[in-house]
Amino acid sequence: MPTIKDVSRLSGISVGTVSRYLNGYKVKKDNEKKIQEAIEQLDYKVNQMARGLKTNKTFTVGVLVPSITDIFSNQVIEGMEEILDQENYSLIVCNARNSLKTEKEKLRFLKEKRVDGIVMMPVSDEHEHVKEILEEGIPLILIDRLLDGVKCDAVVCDNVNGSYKAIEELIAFGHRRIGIIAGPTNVYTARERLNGYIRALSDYGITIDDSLIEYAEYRKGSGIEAYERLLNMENRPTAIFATNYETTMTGIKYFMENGIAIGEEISLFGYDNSDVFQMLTPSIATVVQPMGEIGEKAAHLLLKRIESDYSLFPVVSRLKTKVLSGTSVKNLSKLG
Amino acid sequence: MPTIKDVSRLSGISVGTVSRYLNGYKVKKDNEKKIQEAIEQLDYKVNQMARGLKTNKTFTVGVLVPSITDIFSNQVIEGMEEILDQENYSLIVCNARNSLKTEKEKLRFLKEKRVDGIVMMPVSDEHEHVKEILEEGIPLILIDRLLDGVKCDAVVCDNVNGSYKAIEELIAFGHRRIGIIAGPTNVYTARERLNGYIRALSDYGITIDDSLIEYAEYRKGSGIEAYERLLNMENRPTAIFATNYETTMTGIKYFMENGIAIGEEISLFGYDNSDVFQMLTPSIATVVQPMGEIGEKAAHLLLKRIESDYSLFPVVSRLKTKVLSGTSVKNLSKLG
DNA sequence: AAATAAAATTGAAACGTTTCAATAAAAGGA
DNA sequence: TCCTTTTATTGAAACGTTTCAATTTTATTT
Repeated sequence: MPTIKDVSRLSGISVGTVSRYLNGYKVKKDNEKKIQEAIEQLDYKVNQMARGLKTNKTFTVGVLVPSITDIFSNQVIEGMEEILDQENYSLIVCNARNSLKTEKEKLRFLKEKRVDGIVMMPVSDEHEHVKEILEEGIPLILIDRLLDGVKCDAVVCDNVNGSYKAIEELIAFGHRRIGIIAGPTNVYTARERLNGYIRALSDYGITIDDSLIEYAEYRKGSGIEAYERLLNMENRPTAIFATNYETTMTGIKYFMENGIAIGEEISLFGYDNSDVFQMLTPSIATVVQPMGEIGEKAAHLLLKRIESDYSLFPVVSRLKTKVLSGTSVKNLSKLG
Repeated sequence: MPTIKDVSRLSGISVGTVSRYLNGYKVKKDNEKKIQEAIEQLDYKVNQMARGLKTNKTFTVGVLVPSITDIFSNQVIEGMEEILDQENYSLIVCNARNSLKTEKEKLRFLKEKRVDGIVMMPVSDEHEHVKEILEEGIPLILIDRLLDGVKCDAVVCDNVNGSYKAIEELIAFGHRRIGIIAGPTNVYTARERLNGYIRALSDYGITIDDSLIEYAEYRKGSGIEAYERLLNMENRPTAIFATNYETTMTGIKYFMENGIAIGEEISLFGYDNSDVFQMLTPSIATVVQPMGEIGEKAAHLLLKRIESDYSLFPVVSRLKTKVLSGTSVKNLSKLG
């Protein structure tokens, strides 16, 4: 592999000047030409490691998500990759596997790898490890979930509003007894979505019935018992609002397997769209989040922080969600 | 940040010895203790960049896939991450965005980043850029798709067999006119799957009707015209075999939107399962690939190569696929 | 044309490791 | 105990950059 010294030798220009050229400083026209030619001829590429040793930059950022394979993380990663690539940064992905312990390990891992910055979606409210990173001055952007007591940039969705709109649509369709599969109380988005539910009901003058509020983990396959309880209660809800992708899936699966006609016997409103939801019969109404956009925004903000531009810190971007209607919601008001 | 010199100073042991200790060589018992204490006290962490500068290792591997967001890539990445993490490697993900041009750029990018190795799923048969990487001695493992004329390790699925089994099942269910949505002829897996189709039909004494073979791109939304043509031919097939995830999706969507009852008017056999396929009514029969396993195998093999263990080169692992039955296939033989 | 100011170039030190020849310490043999 | 062998330690050079004080070249002013 050719080094800067080889370029220097071949072009007859000193190493210092070649370095200046490489870093975009001005050099004399004909020197520039000579250097360029030498670089071309040798196919010289800067050794990022040597450079990093001096500059303390790795041109690498880490992204840490609770689960690599879910649509949300995926799209976020895709969005980030696009932006980072333009700036020549590489993206290291880390999977917390829905475990706080793993999350902590991975954060340490990223720190040891000396990434220039981190984008992270925390698995829970626990945040000591996040605080530590921030205190060390490593730029970090939270996504999807805010962390109470941590002063930190973040890009999230307006969950309260997303949830609110879903409930509003259910109400408009004549539903009054609406069950909710809320998420873990130690998850920020879960609390917000529950808030949106409560607020919407209150605003429309419907009293909150605590027995309609069920909790489930936000992971694959979770929530079966929650659905069971809601279905088997004496005065069962006409609609159920599932507050994330996994519990939405669980619901669809549960109803289908038990021969309960979604959109007829029970209405279902989900969260986070998958391509397939629109193909199901009935199609599933969901709250959709601009996931790619979260990734892009987070990447941009992170790059700003990496360049030591801490203007407006901490920035908390709240992106709007949309509601996608579906036949999984029965229009009860037609009947009355 | 504390350096090895700080450790040396605090422990009173020379830098050379501390380095030896860090790299697992033997040092005297009491020196070991002193060093350990100093490291502990300073919270010293090796600077990978400085180390890399000497050793020419980045402890980083790249993965390059045609599309980050599809289930296949996802699961592969998850599998890789798990293995690599154990060995302290970080994983850089690159998205070729289904473009050969981007693929070339990203490969160059990874090379410039001096990754220790690369796992790659090529977008096409074009392979000059891959060859170049191999010639430079950078370990590279192909996944999913082999490249003709490139001598290279690979982890793929047995596509011929996967396809064969699907067709076999269709035949067992009494289907004789079976259409296929084959993939681009410049994609290895596509050709293999078509081969499996042809072989199965031949083995069962069914003559190949070229008009039943349609081609489509392997990307989101592709294949509509292919389905249309198959459906609108005079003597239309009773079943259609879609040879990848995207075209399977297109099929489902197309049929549903046009009110054609899958599993009744037309049978459908897909490729690559998504959680949701089992939830649809009808459930979709598919060929499923062990995607996570591909990632794990590829990562293991890559690590071996990185450690200069080139035994049995080139290794081509062929993993077995499974067939998942579904009600999207009508049993015609019951009728006869 | 000389004197000054501005711009560009140079060469060496530094970044934090590993590695290796030289040296020192410990262990073994007589 | 002294000599030999083995094992550990040391300090400096090297990896490929950037950076900076010192120097040289070029441009500007008189």
